[in-house]
Amino acid sequence: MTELRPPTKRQLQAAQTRERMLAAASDVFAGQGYRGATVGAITDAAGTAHGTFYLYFRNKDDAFTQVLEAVTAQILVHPEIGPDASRRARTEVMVRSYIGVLAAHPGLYRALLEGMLQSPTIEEVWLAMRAEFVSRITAGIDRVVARGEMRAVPDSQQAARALVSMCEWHAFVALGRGHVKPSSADVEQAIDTVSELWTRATWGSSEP
Amino acid sequence: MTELRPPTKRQLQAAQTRERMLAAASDVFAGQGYRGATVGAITDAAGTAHGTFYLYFRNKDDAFTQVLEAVTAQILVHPEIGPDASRRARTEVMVRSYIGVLAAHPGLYRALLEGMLQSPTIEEVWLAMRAEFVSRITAGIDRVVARGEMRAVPDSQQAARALVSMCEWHAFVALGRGHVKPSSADVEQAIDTVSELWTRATWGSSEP
Amino acid sequence: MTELRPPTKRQLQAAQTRERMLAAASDVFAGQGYRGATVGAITDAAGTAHGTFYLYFRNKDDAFTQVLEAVTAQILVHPEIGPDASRRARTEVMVRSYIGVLAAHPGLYRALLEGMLQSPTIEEVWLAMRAEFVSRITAGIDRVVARGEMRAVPDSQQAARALVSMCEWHAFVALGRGHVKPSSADVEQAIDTVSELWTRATWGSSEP
Amino acid sequence: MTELRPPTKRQLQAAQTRERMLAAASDVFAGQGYRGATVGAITDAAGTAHGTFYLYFRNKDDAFTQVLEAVTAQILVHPEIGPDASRRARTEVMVRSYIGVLAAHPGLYRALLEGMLQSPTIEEVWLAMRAEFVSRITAGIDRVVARGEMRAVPDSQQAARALVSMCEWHAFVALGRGHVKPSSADVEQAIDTVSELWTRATWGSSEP
DNA sequence: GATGAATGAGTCTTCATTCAT
DNA sequence: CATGAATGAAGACTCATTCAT
Repeated sequence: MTELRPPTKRQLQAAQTRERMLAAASDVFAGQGYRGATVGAITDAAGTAHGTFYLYFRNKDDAFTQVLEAVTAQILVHPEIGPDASRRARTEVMVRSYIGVLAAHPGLYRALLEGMLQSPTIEEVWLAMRAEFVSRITAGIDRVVARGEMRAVPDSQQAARALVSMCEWHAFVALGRGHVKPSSADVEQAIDTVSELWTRATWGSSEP
Repeated sequence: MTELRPPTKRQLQAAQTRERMLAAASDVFAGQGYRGATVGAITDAAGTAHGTFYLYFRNKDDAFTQVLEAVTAQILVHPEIGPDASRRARTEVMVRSYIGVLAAHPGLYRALLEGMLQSPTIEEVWLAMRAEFVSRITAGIDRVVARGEMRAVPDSQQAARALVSMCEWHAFVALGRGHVKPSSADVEQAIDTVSELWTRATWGSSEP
Repeated sequence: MTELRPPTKRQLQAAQTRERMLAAASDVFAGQGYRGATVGAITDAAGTAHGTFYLYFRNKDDAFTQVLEAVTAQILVHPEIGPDASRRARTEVMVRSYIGVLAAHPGLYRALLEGMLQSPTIEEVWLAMRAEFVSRITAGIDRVVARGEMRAVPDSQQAARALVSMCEWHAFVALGRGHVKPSSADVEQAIDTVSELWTRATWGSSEP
Repeated sequence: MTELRPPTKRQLQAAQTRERMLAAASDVFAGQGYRGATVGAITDAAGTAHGTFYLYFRNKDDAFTQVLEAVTAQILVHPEIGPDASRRARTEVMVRSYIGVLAAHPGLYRALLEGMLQSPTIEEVWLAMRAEFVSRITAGIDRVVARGEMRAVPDSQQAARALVSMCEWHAFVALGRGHVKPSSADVEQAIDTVSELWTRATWGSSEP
């Protein structure tokens, strides 16, 4: 099934078109929001004909999904944390990786929230992305509890969900709700606030 | 200048129409979402002519704002808390009053989130509602810190915002995101989870 | 049939209301144009209920007609002209009386043009008003021709119509087309231009 | 960059659609007036879907502007005049070219007047069209005055404007105000009347 | 004489999607 | 692979007029 022959000229061009279209879609979704992004605006930005859009995307939702997939890959890249770092430092690394990505793409994040409220498809995509993160946090909590470092919570998954909620919604609200590119000072403050509360909520204090 | 005479028959009828219209708007916004709610659907539900809508609302945003105002009055009703209740209990009362209202109007809550992402007007309404709540929490934190019961946070307002964010976003996500009326068990669990984390985050532990 | 009894209190109040309503209508038509003037705006300006409008006017056209009648009475007031005045002076008096009224009510004049293009009723009103003026000019031309002061024109009525057209349309176009209150310098210039051409067109020269 | 290839079948079809749409717009504007012309009526007349209208026009004003541009091109085609023609003859040629076009499109002319009172955009279009004509007349007057054939007027541009006003407004009023296609006798009479007065107003007499 | 609540027809404009070329 | 013309459903808002009170 795998194409072993070298890509033809047409295939190369097609790949290029796809890339242009995806980049254009990303820009337009980020700039205009989920609803505000029109197929016409995307093809204009990509420099293609209107109909070409449907060569690469099944529909608007599909395009947005593809855009999101490209971006969210970054969230899941867990940074290395030294095992002897303080509780607070470990938490902060994780929070930073999450909020950092959101802050880097404020328009897209807003569009994502808009899209998830607008379209069941996007809602599923969002839930799936989130589930990944939540399960990782849940596992983390379980581990910490097992080690006896943290007092047990009634339901570690619920706790993880609540903590993630704090992280994502506070980031959204406090960082301009997608209207502006947040200043790095604001980002730092958000990371600090969330990290501190998160640390206290799990260990009861910031120190080991 | 105040009209002391009893309302005339026509005034009564008009008041009735307004009520029907407001109820219809509430139902339609809750059922169809912010975007999905059309003026036509609302007047159909109210059993009036299309134009009658504009007799009572300036436009769609105004209608939604009025619907929200009727509901949000409830959030701000602070329940009485015994001063000798445990930290956890005091927190829970507050969280319950917030999540309880959201859970009672899942469709409207979802519509509110949708609306705030869709219309600057609604965004302002939402921010204003929230600001009220946030400032109350901020004052609470300041008080507790002053009393020496809680270790200081870098910025009590940011902390309050983050905690409120956890509350509202977790409630939304965990309680079905407006698709269904959450079961009371789910509501209890959400209240429990958030209260516990909130308590730990502020006092470091659930016990006084 | 004639009411001999003194007007009752109600009749007096009604007359007052009529006056307020008519003044309000005049203001609103002048300010908003024929289409832009809404019944609601007029009753608001008059300080009456919406329905009261229909107590005094059959409909919008009727209101506008009544407004116009009040104003146009002025145009037909022919000023006295000394019989020994120069041809140019005599012409100018007439032109001034016409353009002067138009310039005094720029908004209404614009509304009149708008209305005559919008509603057959108003068109008739306008034609009737104009006919009065045209017939007077026609008679004037005939008289002058009969006296041998002016070379005959093929059709004196057509000539009168054409001259009146110049007068009204130039006044409208040159004096801001109803957007602004024309400066008196502009009005003088318009009167001068039209008077001069009119004089030349009828006598061939400005001097007797 | 110019496409030298022959138009493809689709381009031909599109051109045809555009033509149908433009013709339909012209008909509907002429028949229903500026306000009365609805997008629906135009697309019905053109036999296309509603949305197709916006493929060829930005909006109603744009459509009307395009319709006007097609027609007004004709006004500006100056006919050849023998230099030895009489003053009256030379004037008549010019007047005929103006009134002739108006008389050929009575409905559109009426719609234009309506439109200019209704929409600032159309007012500008009309002013621009007129300015062209006025400046030509102004130049003509200046030339004649310079040659000593005509007694100077205070302001040649104002004079030109007044004469053009006579021409256009008399034509409109005398030729049925767009309600009917004027008979050629009426057109001739209007041309005759205006030409005669214009000639007398500029030269003082019809003969050189 | 006055009120003002109610009506409902009327219109422009946007945009995701299709499909013949 | 790419084009772009065409579709048509959907929706907010205005306003003259009526009529029960």
